[in-house]
Amino acid sequence: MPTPHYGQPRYRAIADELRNRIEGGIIPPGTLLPAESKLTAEFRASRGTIRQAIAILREEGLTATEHGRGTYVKTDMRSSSAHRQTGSDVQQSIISADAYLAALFQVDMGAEIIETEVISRTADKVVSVTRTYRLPR
Amino acid sequence: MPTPHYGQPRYRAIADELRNRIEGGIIPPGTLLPAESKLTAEFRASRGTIRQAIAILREEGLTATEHGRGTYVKTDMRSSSAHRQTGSDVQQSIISADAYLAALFQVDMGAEIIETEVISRTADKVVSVTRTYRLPR
DNA sequence: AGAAATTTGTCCGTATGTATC
DNA sequence: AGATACATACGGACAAATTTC
Repeated sequence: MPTPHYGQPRYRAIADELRNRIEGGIIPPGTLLPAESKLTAEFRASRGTIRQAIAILREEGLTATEHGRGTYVKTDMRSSSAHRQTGSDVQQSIISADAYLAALFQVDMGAEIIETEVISRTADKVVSVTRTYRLPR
Repeated sequence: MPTPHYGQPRYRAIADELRNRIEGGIIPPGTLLPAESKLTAEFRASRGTIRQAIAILREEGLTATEHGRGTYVKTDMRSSSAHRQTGSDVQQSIISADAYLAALFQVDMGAEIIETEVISRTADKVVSVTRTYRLPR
């Protein structure tokens, strides 16, 4: 049971399987996925592993999850996909240092800096936006 | 990615960063820290490392963790504080919302937004620069 | 209207294997 | 060899939102 992580990890395999069912129409848009507890039984994986798999689908924009309700398949508006606002909370990107940051970090202007943006919401309302800059390590 | 721990270990650096955010008011007393899973994403560290960092804050009495709920910042009654050795500059200003922030906060462009900047240093070197935006109330 | 069951969210502790300093 | 850190995985427990009875 422990962790033979040769090759592909289990949560990825499970995500693949679920994705296939969604795209194959077995789990139609708008309907709920089986509860996490059902999925642990079916795949004989721990809940954490199941949740990792679902997290992948959520990042891909295939599903959305609501506390106390479940995870449902998004009614796919595929034309607009892939761009912006998948609603993920943490975004990282590499920017180049402006004069201010360069001076602080004691690097040249234009040097690579990692920017992390965290958007925190409560009840779908944005409460704060935090951007953290640090040097790559 | 693996383990260049020149000087101070990762979990200590992360603890310092979180402490600075707390003392800088970015994470106000009474509010919850981001979940372990969010912190692993933001700092790109493993769960074990994040948990070590939070353990430090807990030992310092800065935070308390409730099982199943989260880790919140304690309402610090003893402001004797003595200003820890790792320094941080905090600066607050009012800016006007650009298109991006306006959209997130659902306000008009140009609306007032409070920006808090925390510069954390360890041994006179800037470790991170964090800017937090929130609405006035 | 209220209690119970369901379901997701989060934390706890532990374990294994890999890799680097 | 030991400390640090990563990724993966398990099982358990409590918290909170939603649904069902």
